[in-house]
Amino acid sequence: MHAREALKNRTISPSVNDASPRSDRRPLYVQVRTDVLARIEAGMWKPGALLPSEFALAGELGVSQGTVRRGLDSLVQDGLLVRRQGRGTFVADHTPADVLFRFFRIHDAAGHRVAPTSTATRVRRRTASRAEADALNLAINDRIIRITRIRLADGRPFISETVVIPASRFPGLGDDGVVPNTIYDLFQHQYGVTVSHAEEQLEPVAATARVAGQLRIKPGAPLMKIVRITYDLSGRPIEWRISLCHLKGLHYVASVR
Amino acid sequence: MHAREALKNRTISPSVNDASPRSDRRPLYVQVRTDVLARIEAGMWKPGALLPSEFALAGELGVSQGTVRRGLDSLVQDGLLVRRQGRGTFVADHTPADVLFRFFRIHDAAGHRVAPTSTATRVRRRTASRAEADALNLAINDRIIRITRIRLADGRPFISETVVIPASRFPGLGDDGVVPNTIYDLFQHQYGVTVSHAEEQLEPVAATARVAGQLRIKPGAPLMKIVRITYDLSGRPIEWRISLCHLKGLHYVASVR
DNA sequence: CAGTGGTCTAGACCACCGT
DNA sequence: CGGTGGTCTAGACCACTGT
Repeated sequence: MHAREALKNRTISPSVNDASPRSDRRPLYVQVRTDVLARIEAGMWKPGALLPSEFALAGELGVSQGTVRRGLDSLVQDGLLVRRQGRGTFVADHTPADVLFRFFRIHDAAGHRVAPTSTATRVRRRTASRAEADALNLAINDRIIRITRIRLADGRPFISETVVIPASRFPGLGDDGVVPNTIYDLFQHQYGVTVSHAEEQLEPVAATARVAGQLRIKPGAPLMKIVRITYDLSGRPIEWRISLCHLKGLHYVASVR
Repeated sequence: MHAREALKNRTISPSVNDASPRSDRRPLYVQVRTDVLARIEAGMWKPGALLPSEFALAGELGVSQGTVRRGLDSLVQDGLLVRRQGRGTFVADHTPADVLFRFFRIHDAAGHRVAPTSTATRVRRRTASRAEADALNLAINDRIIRITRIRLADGRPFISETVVIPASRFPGLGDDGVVPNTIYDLFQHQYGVTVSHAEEQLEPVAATARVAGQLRIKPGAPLMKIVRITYDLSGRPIEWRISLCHLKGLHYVASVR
């Protein structure tokens, strides 16, 4: 009954369930997902925040608790929400280590994850090259921020990395010359940009003289070149990253499902 | 009501819902999943087969249609079942091309998938080496089948590959000297072994003289070494595969979610 | 048209959490 | 203890399929 009345007298959140003949043809649980996701992206519920209970959301959106539950399910599936029985549903707040290990797929011979550190970080502002504009879906003269750094495992340099991000999404980033080791965490908490997923292209290459010098190896040694494009929750590209990795005794781990 | 009676008078499939105090503490929908999965693995429903309707299964298992649905959902999610609205639920029957492209993650510069062919295939029977026994969870003197072959893209040799499988799971495989290009399809339809997922370790290496000769490249050229362990539906390892790939103009594609 | 999956509801009961 | 998520049911209606 509550839902029936709410369905007629709806004033808030008309996006989900307002008039009797529904204009939006998508299933209600999809609309619930979209609505909740929009609020998270808009910053209404920040990482770590407690959402209203399923019944409260159901009342507010004019649908049944089961339908709310189904919508939230898909966001839990995507790792955006976390349920804690007896306590409530929370916006996922991944630790820097969580995010690092999700995207850093290099392990040692024993199968343990490698935690890299960063050094020799440089930040420059440029206009996008053709390749950068293509990768990030920008116009060719849009401003980008280009970060280069050397990454270390156990103090040994093993990755030469270039990160390119659109300046418009991250105003002021690196202006003080400081960039943290885990930049996705900065994206999240400083700019409200949540990293959703990434696509990587891997290819073995021979070390050029320049990179060999950076990594203190012989020119021509085999390196793993990893080209990554990272996407936000809306599916827009937010980062283009090229890593040249000297994987002596290490390997990249992929899982095929 | 039907479910109530079935719940009391249960004779078939006591595994899901038989006595009033349930012995199995797992949720009913998990038990439905397990039960249906077991029947598929036992060959009761073969790839392409039509399952009973959700209501029929619900009656048979003594649970409600919604619970059956939830159990089947998880199998659909895993790609083991396919739903077709208005027609029914079917055991997934992946074409050889489906399976090939799921596990063969190499694309060309334009982003198109590469379809490899095979040549120079050799099949040998051996006892497992230490490394092979470890990878496949075998005892050290268990019999294995070792397949070596060269794989071609557009007629050009680009992968030198070694596949190791436990002889006990695949009796008679390759006895006639013939091994198809897509062996997972053979596993499925000849031996009823469904490939579930795989874990891969990637590393750039320099081509040895031997492999360089096979692939007609210079010794020392950078190759991608891919070590794969493949698992069946029960999570048991069924294949250990080492591929040495000359990815000139090609790349391995990985997706991080 | 009958039969199937797909959506949605209302309500029950359980398991878990913090006070 | 009250409030939360987790499971399960029974039944309604819709959308799609093949005959």
